[in-house]
Amino acid sequence: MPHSPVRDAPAPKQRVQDEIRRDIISGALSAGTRITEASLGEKYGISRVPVREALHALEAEGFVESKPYAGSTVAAIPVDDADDLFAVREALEAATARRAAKQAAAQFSVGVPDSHWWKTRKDIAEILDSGDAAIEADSLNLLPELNVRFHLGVAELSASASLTALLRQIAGKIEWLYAADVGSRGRQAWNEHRSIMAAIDAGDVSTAEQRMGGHVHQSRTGYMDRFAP
Amino acid sequence: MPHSPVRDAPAPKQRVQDEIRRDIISGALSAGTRITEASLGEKYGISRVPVREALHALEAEGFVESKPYAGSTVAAIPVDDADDLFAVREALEAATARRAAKQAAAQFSVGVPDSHWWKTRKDIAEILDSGDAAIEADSLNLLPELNVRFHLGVAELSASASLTALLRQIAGKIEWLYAADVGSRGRQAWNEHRSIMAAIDAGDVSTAEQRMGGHVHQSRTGYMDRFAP
DNA sequence: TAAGGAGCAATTGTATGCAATGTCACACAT
DNA sequence: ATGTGTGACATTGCATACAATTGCTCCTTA
Repeated sequence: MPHSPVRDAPAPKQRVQDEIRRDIISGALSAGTRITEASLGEKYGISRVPVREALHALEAEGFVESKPYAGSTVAAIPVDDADDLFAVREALEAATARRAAKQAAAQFSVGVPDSHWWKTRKDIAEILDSGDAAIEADSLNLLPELNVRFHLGVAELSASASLTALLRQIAGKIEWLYAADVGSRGRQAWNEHRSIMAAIDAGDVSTAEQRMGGHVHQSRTGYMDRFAP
Repeated sequence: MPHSPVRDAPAPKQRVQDEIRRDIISGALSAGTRITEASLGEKYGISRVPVREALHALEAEGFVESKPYAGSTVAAIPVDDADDLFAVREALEAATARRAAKQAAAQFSVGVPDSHWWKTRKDIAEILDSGDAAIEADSLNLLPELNVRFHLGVAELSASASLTALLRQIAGKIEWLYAADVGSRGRQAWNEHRSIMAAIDAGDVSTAEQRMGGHVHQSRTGYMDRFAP
């Protein structure tokens, strides 16, 4: 494998996909805005093909809508779906936490360790430390992204591609809903993460499930109280 | 709009996408099988581009896995995720049924009727009739597809693009899991559909939610008893 | 004036050619 | 015998060129 000196530059398709999604979440691209492949291609200095693929991927993620031969537009923020999305997320993350705890127990019982599992577990540890540091420095604006990465990390520990893909989809929407906000419940919510990981590490299936479910439920009521009283 | 004589032939991309997905669900393409764009393009008599887009879409749906520059393979059947997928589906469909009932109530209270809503409601009526006819004729093999169409129809009635997209994703996996099976619980499950629609039509939010949740829960226990005793 | 249809411009869908990258076999040193 | 480096090959990623479809403008007409 050729070792890149500093860092692998992401592929053009991935780059524009992330960029467009960022612009949509941040509000730089408002709902209903028409998007053409050619204009974006020129903007980023690449051809229409990668832009096209990025737009289709974003359509699958629910950020843009497109009709054949008619073009793409920025989708509407799913604000009306907030409560239902949280309800689904509650069931979903309870499942990922339960499975993650089961996987953790398996790591210590079987002989051969799963390197991917340990790598992911280590990433989560770093994420938790980064979050604590951010809180210490009053940089609460870093928490939303770290929060998403934590929850996706737990999904990764669950070793279920299906559940991880579902959480990716929902997490994108939730992040979109929180766009204007800067986590007022940030501190308390973050502290619950270590308690969840403790249950997972201990292989305590039902406790992990309960704590994660309660954690998401708190987020849900917090959001609904603030934005839909 | 130019009116096509008999029926609009689907676009090549959509055609191969449906074809490949069908082959994967049916088992004609088994897990781990390597898929190359060129071979499929030649097989269907089209270029690599539509095949490529179809494969990426199927990757988003969870049926294929691909790594950059390395190609695509058929994903593994998510049999280990069955119970968790059903759990998420339970929460998800309870939400769609609740919202569908709310939308139904709105149709009668406000002045202007939503034509899309009524069209979807009519489609569901036809689906239910088709299912009854299939049962009458002992053609139980038609039920799985009609079942998916019914549940997606209810999601459509919910008027939530987010929830509909999530259900599409989960329904695909569930259909995959049921692949070898030919609905032994088919008859009884089908009869519950009219009861669910009655609650939705009446605008009875909580009853619709409960009946749909119970319906999915029955499917879940039925599946787990049969395949994972 | 309003309704309807033909023509046109803009945009997406598809085909082909080239560049970039991962994979695998094989030689070779330890 | 086993691990390691190297090179050719197969396959995907991107660029460019062409075909197909949509939505709109504007003209016609009752």
